[in-house]
Amino acid sequence: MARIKDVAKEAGVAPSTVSLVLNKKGYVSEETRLKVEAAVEKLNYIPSEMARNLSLQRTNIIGVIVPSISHPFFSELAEALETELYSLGYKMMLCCTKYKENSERKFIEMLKRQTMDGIIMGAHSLDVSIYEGLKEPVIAFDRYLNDNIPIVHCDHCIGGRLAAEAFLQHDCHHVIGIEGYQGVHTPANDYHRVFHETMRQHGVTTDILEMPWNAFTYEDFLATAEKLFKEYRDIDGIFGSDMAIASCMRVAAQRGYRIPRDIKMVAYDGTGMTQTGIQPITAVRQPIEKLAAIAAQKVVSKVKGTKDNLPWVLQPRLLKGETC
Amino acid sequence: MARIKDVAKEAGVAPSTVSLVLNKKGYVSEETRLKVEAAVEKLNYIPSEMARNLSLQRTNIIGVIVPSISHPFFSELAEALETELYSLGYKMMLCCTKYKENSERKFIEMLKRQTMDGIIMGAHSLDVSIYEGLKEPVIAFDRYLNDNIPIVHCDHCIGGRLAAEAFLQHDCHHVIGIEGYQGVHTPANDYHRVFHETMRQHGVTTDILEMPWNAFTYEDFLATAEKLFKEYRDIDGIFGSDMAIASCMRVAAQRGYRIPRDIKMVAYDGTGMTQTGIQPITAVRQPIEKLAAIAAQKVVSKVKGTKDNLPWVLQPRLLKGETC
DNA sequence: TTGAAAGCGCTAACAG
DNA sequence: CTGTTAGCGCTTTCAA
Repeated sequence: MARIKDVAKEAGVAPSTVSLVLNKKGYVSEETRLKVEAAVEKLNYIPSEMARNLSLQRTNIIGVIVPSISHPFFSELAEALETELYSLGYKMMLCCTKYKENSERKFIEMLKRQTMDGIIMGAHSLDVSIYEGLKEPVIAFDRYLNDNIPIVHCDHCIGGRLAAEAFLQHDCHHVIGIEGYQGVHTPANDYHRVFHETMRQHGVTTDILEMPWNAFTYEDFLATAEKLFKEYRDIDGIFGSDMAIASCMRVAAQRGYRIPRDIKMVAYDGTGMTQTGIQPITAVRQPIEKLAAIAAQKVVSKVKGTKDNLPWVLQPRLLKGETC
Repeated sequence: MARIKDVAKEAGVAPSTVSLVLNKKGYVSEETRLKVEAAVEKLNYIPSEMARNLSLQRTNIIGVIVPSISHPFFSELAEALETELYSLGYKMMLCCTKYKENSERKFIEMLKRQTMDGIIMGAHSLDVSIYEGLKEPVIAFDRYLNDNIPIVHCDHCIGGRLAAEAFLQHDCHHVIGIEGYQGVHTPANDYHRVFHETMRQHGVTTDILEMPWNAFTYEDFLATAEKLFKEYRDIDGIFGSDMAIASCMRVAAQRGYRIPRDIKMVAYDGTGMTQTGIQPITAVRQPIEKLAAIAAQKVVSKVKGTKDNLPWVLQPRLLKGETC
């Protein structure tokens, strides 16, 4: 493996000159530039990123923490983050916290070890004390960590209202909201709050079914759906995340309910999965790509110490499907 | 930010001794160990990963190349890879090639630059010449790259047969197979080949609908489904990937077909999405988690230069759903 | 315009 | 058992 000094020797110049040529910095005479380029070519020289990193004190890697990545919301998020980070010249290192005992703590540790330049944090952690006093660049994605860590998120109050309005057009009487574990401190809790408030203002009975913490597999959602139909009999509406609704559709069908005739359903998130299958799902869509692009740009701004004028909050919208 | 020499000074020892203590190598007297640990504590010292990387000539990062990550197959794969790599002490750096003009080439370049220790490659690249003569550790996931790069994959011949057998139990007459772009050189092409062979041996007419290259969004699949129903009228079976089938279910329903009464459907991959929705989908399931675990262990073996006795090929199985 | 030299922060061989 | 020394491979002053 050729090193910079091999190239220097081959070209008959000093390593520093090779460095200048490679990084197009300073003034180098045409003549030596050509000599260096020829040497690079001849030796098939490729600079070591590790050495540059140490010298420049950065890695151009951004860490992304999510609970799961097989879950459609996070898989769309991760894809959008990777795409945006790539276009900003960064690579994405992924950490899924689900099932991994304090992998998040280790990841933060890696941030301090300068394994990455910054982090976008979107996991459902209960203990966020590790973020206290953290000097490194962190952006939260739809998650409250502490007063110093800004949050990119969707306006969930509007989201909750859009969902409620969808149900209210079809006079339901009893609607169940499937919620994530409420111990997680997130702006997303707003959409349920506003949803129930709005529904009750219009005289609709609502109930809440809370899911266990960090439950993201389809088995988790199917189990919750089973539980819902066991506990509640006279219902005519269900509101929950994409996966929750897709699971309820299965259980509802098994029990002979017709959708939307017998039960209306509205999903929150509006990932691609709501658009396939026998019935496309009526859903409140979070602008995942845009949220991701903003989160990526914000974290890079923080790493570089620059400013941007991007908004922190974006609007969701309703996708009309066939379930409500 | 404290450095190793600060710790050394604080503890009144040499940097190398601090290093020994931190890495639990060699023999260090209890006394100095305690002194060092106290100094580490006091200065809140955290070693720099970049410096260790340069010194040890490794990064403990494995790159993973996939076409997309919002696609359920790859999102499940990525999650399983991350989990396994994590337990092996490695981090996963992700590269989605879809929509990114030669991002793959850049990624391979990064491998050569020692940004990562090895790569698991699962993208649908048409030009695999960049892998020619590559010295760095690479494992292919369900993809032919070249004779020197071993492949982890599922036994797709069995997969194709399982799918055919599912249809043959219900005497279909005309079944369409939706295939990925056939220019991609992958073991997965086998499942269509065997599927069609088996069906035709039993007197069933089959046709092939080929998708465009690198088409992975639900819009792509819906478009293909529309095309299918426009081009073929008298069909009673469809075989394709999870996303393809889910999309066909939607279009079939729109056109008034009942599943499985009018059309039987079998999906290939069997990701979680086949288990939710109004009708769970009959599917050939690839053992994604196990394939991922093997790929991860294989690439790490290659990085470390060790051997393992893990198999390269795993068996798929049929998940009975309600669509065939 | 170029080269020498110091430095990024850690590890490891080798004395002692 | 511990300190000295020499790297790992690149960047960046600072002279010349």
